[in-house]
Amino acid sequence: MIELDVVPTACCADERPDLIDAGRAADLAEVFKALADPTRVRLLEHIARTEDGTACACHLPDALGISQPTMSHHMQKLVKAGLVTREQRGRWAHYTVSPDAMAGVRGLLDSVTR
Amino acid sequence: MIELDVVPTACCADERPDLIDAGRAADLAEVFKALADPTRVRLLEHIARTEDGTACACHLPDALGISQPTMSHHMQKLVKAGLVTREQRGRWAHYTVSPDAMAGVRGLLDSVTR
DNA sequence: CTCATGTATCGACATATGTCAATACGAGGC
DNA sequence: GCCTCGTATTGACATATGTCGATACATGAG
Repeated sequence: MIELDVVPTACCADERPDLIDAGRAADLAEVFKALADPTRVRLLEHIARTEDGTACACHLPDALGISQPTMSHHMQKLVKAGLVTREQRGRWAHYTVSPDAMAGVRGLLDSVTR
Repeated sequence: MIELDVVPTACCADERPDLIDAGRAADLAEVFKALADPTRVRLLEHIARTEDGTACACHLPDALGISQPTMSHHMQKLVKAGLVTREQRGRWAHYTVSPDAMAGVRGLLDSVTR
């Protein structure tokens, strides 16, 4: 294959795919933002690894070495991003992974690693 | 399948997968943090969509409606996270997607959507 | 050499985020 | 009813982040 020399007086901008929709990018960014913290990454993967994708939170502050209000703050972030759903069972809160939430992430991943 | 009733005086904590390694979570969080902004999501996908996964940046500030220093700031973040690499060609900077950088993201994605 | 172009850096500003102590609230046992 | 347990919320604090104007720097043309 012949590789053309770069024309020194112009950038290689012949190929310019359109930028993706700002709204869709904002949605994706919300999901990424929800996982832009090591504690929340560990929380999501912990829940995902259970047999049925559901876990309660009561033991997690100690396991993670964080305070209970911080724990609550992080879980709220994951719920708000749609990554998990919350169910109150008696006095305990149970969280379940929402598999669909990362569909957009998979789309981006496929683009990047095609 | 018989579904056992939840014991009202205890949480469903019989199954407790180990939390993933804090170091690995921190690495993943860095990648997610790099994409926790709509502008950077658009930038990465734009570059990924080119024929050879390479694009220059000169036209992007206008296309994105942001200033040139902001553009430079965002590209630096993507480079620092290892998502793209930068090559100077004359006066132009060209960016190339690093497909391997999102391997950890794919691992998490597979966990969440199994 | 000067000048133009493209990009990086600095500094300032406003906003966002992670943390925890204190406290409020709801469920459940007695 | 009171008390305990588990969780949510508030407020304060420190740090992180996105923005742009001004400026510095490198490349390239003349």
